[in-house]
Amino acid sequence: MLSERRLEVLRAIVQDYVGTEESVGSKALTERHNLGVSPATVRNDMAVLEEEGYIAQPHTSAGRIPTDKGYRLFVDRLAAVKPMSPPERRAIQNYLEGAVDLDDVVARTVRLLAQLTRQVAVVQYPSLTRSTVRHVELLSMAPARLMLVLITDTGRVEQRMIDCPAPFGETSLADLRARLNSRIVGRRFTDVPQLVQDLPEAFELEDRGTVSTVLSTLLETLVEETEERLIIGGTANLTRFVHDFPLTIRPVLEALEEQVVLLKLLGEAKDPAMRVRIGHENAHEGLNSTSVVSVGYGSGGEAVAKLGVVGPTRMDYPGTMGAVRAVARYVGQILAES
Amino acid sequence: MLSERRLEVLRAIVQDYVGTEESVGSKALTERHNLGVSPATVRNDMAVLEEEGYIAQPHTSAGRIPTDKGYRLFVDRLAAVKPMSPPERRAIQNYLEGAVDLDDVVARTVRLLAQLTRQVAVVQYPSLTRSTVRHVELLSMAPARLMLVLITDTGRVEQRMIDCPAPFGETSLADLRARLNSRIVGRRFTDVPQLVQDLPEAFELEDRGTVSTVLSTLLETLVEETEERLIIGGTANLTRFVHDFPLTIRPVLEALEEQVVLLKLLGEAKDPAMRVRIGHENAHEGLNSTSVVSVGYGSGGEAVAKLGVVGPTRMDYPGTMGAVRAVARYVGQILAES
DNA sequence: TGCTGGCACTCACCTGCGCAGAGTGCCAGA
DNA sequence: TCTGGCACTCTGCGCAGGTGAGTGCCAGCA
Repeated sequence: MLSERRLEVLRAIVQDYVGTEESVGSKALTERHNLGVSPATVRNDMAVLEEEGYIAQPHTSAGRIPTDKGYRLFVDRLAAVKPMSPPERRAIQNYLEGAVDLDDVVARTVRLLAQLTRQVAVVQYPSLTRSTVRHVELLSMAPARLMLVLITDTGRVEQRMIDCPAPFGETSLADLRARLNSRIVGRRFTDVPQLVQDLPEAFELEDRGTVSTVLSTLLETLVEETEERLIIGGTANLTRFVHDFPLTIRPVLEALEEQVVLLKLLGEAKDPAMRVRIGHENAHEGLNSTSVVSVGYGSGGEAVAKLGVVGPTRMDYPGTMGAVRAVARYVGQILAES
Repeated sequence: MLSERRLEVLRAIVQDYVGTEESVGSKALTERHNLGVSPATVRNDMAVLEEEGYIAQPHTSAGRIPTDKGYRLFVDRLAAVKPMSPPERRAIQNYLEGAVDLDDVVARTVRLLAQLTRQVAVVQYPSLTRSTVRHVELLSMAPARLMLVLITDTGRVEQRMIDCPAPFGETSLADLRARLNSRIVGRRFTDVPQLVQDLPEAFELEDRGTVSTVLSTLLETLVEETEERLIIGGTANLTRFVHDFPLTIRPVLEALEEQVVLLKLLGEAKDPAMRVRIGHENAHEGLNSTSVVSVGYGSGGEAVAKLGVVGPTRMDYPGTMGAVRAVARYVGQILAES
């Protein structure tokens, strides 16, 4: 068990290293922080912290830098999320309220997050699985060709072309449209399958093939679209670390282009809690020297998607966490209003 | 006027520099290329080429590297677009044909282009202005709230919420929907304004306000959406040059995040010709050490949008131009089929 | 007139050296 | 348990000298 002072030393090391980007020695530490002890004592504490794996030295006769384990302890026990100042909150809110549609909300969010944290921002589009249906529209494009348009409560629109097994009359189409909407509007996507299960039976025999095709396309859309889209921004911020890690930037850029990797990175969408993954805690190898701060956001009480930032392990955790949390909160509000 | 041999020397310099990434001297040139003259002669030619501004030396006692002007001459007069090999063509076609919808086509195109050229790829979504209307749908979301859905012949879907000045009955809605579609389906977006101009007059006085609102929203959508969307990919390829230009990568990444800059970069969408902008020919400052190869693509005979790549001025122009041209051609085919 | 070989010159780059400075570990003493 | 002192270890930097690639210029030859 580490003594209170040693934890204090670790906190000081993290803060100084994050601020100066240089390894920090015992003397500099006592000068900048009021630890109440001499450099020699700090040196002893440092030796213990190194023994325990919280800090390391790049080479002999250099200062110490925190390890992933050190950052972990810092985040878990030593740091408080730094709340945004009232002017900052207002600025965030104003900026997001200027959005005209869902695409714009997401685009603004990612830009805002990148700017606030000066890191790479990732925002996931609101998930369809947790959304409800606002409207389903069926359009006749040709005698045996329909277009299905699905509109969600978060303003998202998905469309699919459907080739019908047989021509489908305008009255049947209106009937199907009305029945579909009356059954599933306002319902959750996850509930849709059982709600439409017996729908074909309500139609004439000749139309049942088409109705079934439409329904299976609809269900397919729901499933496929759980493969979420996301937007990233602020990649230029990566270059701020290029002199430290000239060779790590490439795998990071590569990882950021892989949607699948990013989705895993943000974590399970159903979990609304803020989460910090540090260095090797990230499964993806290219991101071993980065940390990811992610949190769920949603229009109601629960999370519909996640957003977060990717930055170097040596990041300002309290500030980043504060910014991420604040942005998530306001995006949630905006979505709830619209 | 430069003699034939001097042009040959310039071509050799460009080729060697692009291949080796190192400044090229007179001796190495005569060894690698069959110029039929001695290094001394080449030196004289180089002196002339430098005088004329086609090449430069980074410092005395170093080899020569091409200037922007040198690349320009190379592209205009010395290089032939290198066609893709039949297996490559087939691979491109197969890959693009696997796409399931427009988003997927664009996503695959950008990935393909980045991979083929090993540079940053940019693909613009098919433009709405040159598209035609496939269908317009109006949905009643609430007594005085409508949703407008616009579907294009390229499969693109845009939606807008409309708050009406007065409640709008279901029969009026059906009427408006039918009239709108009969007038503008199959017509070009640019023709829409005059086609719907007199539409409010066909409605009862109490509905005219809503009809006007719907129409102005529709026209707004057409205008706003000429502000095109685009997708980029392959940014990780930028790091291949990071050792040459550690400090130029940042402005490039910043520029790539600005849609407006990118759109200007690709050039006028109506121009289908392949275009190469070299170094300082790019208006944007951050891209002064990059070249952009862009070309229009389209489903019919004319271009609906552009695509291209961004890379270092020191790029393989013939190969890059060949890849860009081939991809544009096949994307056009795919769009025409769907 | 144009090409060639020779020659002196100029830098960038690498290497080895010494020195300062920061930081450490250890130890004896309070 | 903390502190001051001391010897030690590295990194980084500036400096000097040598190497090599590449150049410009010039005289000679076809």
